[in-house]
Amino acid sequence: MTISDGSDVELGPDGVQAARTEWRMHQILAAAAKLMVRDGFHRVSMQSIADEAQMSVGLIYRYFAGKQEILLGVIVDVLNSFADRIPQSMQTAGDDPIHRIAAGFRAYCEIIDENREAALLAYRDGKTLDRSGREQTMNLEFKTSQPLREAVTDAVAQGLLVDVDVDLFTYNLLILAQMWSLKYWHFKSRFSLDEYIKRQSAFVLRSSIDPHRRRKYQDLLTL
Amino acid sequence: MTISDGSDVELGPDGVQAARTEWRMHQILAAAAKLMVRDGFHRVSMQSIADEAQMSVGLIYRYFAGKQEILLGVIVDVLNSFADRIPQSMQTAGDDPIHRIAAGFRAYCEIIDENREAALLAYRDGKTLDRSGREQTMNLEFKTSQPLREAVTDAVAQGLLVDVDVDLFTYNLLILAQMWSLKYWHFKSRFSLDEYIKRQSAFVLRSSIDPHRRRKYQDLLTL
Amino acid sequence: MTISDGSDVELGPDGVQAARTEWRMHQILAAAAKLMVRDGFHRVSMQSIADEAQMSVGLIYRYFAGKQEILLGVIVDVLNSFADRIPQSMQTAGDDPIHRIAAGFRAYCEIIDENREAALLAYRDGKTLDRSGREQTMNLEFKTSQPLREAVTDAVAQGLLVDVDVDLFTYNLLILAQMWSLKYWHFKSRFSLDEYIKRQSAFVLRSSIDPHRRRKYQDLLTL
Amino acid sequence: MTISDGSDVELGPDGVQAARTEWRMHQILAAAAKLMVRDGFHRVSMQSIADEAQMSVGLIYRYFAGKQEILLGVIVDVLNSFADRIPQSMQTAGDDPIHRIAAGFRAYCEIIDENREAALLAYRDGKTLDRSGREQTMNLEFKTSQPLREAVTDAVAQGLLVDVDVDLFTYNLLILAQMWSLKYWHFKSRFSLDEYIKRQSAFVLRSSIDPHRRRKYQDLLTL
DNA sequence: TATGAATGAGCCTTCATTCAT
DNA sequence: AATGAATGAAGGCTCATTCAT
Repeated sequence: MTISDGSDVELGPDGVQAARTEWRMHQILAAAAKLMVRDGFHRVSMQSIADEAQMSVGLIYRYFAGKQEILLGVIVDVLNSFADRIPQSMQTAGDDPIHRIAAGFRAYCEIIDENREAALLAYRDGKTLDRSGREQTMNLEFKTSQPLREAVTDAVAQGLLVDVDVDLFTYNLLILAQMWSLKYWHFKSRFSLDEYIKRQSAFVLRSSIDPHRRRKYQDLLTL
Repeated sequence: MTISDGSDVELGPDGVQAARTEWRMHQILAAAAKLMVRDGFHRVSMQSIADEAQMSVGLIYRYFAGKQEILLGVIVDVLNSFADRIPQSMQTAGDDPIHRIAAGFRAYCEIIDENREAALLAYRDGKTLDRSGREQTMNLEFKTSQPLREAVTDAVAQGLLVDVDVDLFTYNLLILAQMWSLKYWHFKSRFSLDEYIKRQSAFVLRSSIDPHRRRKYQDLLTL
Repeated sequence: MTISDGSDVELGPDGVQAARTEWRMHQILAAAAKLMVRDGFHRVSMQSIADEAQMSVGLIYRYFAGKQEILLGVIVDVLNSFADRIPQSMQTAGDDPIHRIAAGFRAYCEIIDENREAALLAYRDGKTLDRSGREQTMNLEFKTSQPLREAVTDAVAQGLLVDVDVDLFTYNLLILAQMWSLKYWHFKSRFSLDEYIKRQSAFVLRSSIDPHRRRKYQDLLTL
Repeated sequence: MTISDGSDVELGPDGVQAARTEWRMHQILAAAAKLMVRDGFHRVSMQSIADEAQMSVGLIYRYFAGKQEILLGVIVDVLNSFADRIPQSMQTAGDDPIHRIAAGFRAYCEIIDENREAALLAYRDGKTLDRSGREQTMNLEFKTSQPLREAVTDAVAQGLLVDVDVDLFTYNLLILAQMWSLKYWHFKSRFSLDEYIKRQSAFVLRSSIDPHRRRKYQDLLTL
């Protein structure tokens, strides 16, 4: 479910097969994501996924054990794109934990904005997954939040954030990012994505930043 | 959709009928809520609702036009209990806007805790509703948040909260309350409901309260 | 299923009851006829009949054993109105068999025109009846045609019609009358009822009337 | 809706598929016709059609959009067999319009006799079709009658039939043919099909044929 | 007599899944 | 590897009929 890294330019017979498998799975997941996101898991039929992916129903079953597994794949794909891109964005923010937090939050919001409806899928249809699927999802979600959590931990350790429960603070960041998709219908006419990010960053940081460092992060704290 | 208070009022024939109707609708919604919350809207069959409600399928259709209408009923019921109880709680908090906000937030969290899974239903299966149902839900949701929104408005007007967008601040309150149900599986082992409320209240208020009034609300701002 | 003849002005307790029964049955049949004729037997629910008849479903079952029995009643009612009115019309036509036939045919067409759709019901939903109902219907239908059949018999006996099979000729008369309802959608824009009757009478009579008597019935044979 | 002639033509893959489709549709329509004709449209369940056709319910829906469409298919099939065979029969009758009319009428009666009950279906359950189905049926019915109508037109033009409304005369022919199925229960013990045809042909033609040509068509006019 | 709440069998339809080709 | 025909269980919903009041 990860995209080929391009290293296998010289493909043996197995490599060819692996590449095709990968491509097929990508086709299926892309089709399923599009449809499920638009119509909801239960309203999407295997046939419609097959049509969208331009293959036959039967073939889908060569790559996924069933409809649920496809849902899992779609959700995992979205979560993976968080897991991939957030660390990247945070890296470019440098070493300062507060700046890292702000960058992570921004990246989170931006990815959500790009996958606004796909992001909803995980929440909306998560219950449809079986136990194992739900666990996998939860783990990935946790992994996704790890970089942010670490930055928060650092910030606390360096005394930049005070009176903060790391875990709760992290989840607050995540939920406020997700709110952009959850309440998009309401906010879209009031804020641009950028305004939203700015305001919410300020909201979160002002609540817990060490008063003595406020000046240093002035630009993050004011609108 | 409120239950008869059981007092033996002398009921006319119409009253008896109305009471039965009310009772039947309650039975159906209670059964449906229980099952849908546990299994998700699409996994619950009309037959299973009928079984749970101890009546026949046919009878359900005397009270609800279809399965969707039942979902709407369940969601509306939850939202109504917000609309009923939050103003009550805020009233007992007195006139101070900050105290009113804190009381409203607490009430919100408590009701969510009581209807933890039912609350999820509104988010999870809201998309299943048709346009009219979605509008009804959204309106109720807005109405629910009105008292909080007004208190925030007052607080801003009185200079108690600064640099705040009323609408966004209100939604932040709501989403942080809802997070208790959304991430309950994660938080339950870390916080009691009361701790959660305390911490989140402090988190929210600290971010925007006028620095000069911090002392006055000391008890709300520290853990 | 026949209407009270008014003789029981002084009603004993039984008479009162009989009158009510009659009235109720009339209400039900009238309602059912209206609806079944409009929508077809299977599309009409007992509830809708009850609504139309302004009584409860339960009450209908006091007067009819079931839905089928109502259909039978409706059909029988229509057939009875043929059986009642055709002899009347033929009587006023005097003694001449040809004139009686023409009068009977006219009456038949006119009644059908008045009950255009009800007439269809017998044909359309006749198959729905059980064996006993079908027999009853067929017998009544036969009885309906008796006066015409007798007039045809007379006409043949008097040499007015030649080379005619009485039974077939009679049925030809009936079917050509019924055709007014069967193909009404086609004919309505081409003929008035009166034109239709005139043309079809001429058509039928010309085919079999004794050439020597043609002059006598000139007005019936030309358009 | 025509059956493959069984010749082992080399079929491309598309041909095989088309043949199967044709065969399946035939199976379904044959089963449906049999059952609907016997029990009436509304008493036949999709399951019973599937059983009779020896396939699963689901498969039926690959070939027909719903139950109504099957009814339409059955009716259309019957009407098509009229549209196919009547012109054939009339062609073999030569150029004389009167002979063509007689041949067309005979063919009509014979096809009705072969599909006696299926023919009833069109009349009995026609109302069940939706607007589009009814229009399609009516158009086909009209098309079916076109050859007869043209022959009648010719006969009138050539002065063979006099004082005749072409349209009405044509419908009279049709209804008298259909009467064979409508009143079969009555006629079967009185006439053979052939007798019926002879008598009705004579009946119809005698009514309108030009007296000067009677001798020429003597064999058609006498029994 | 009259009501209409209640029942539950049965209907049409959909769709995930399988399997012969 | 790939197809899509075929299956059949399950679902939402209707409605004739019954029965307690």
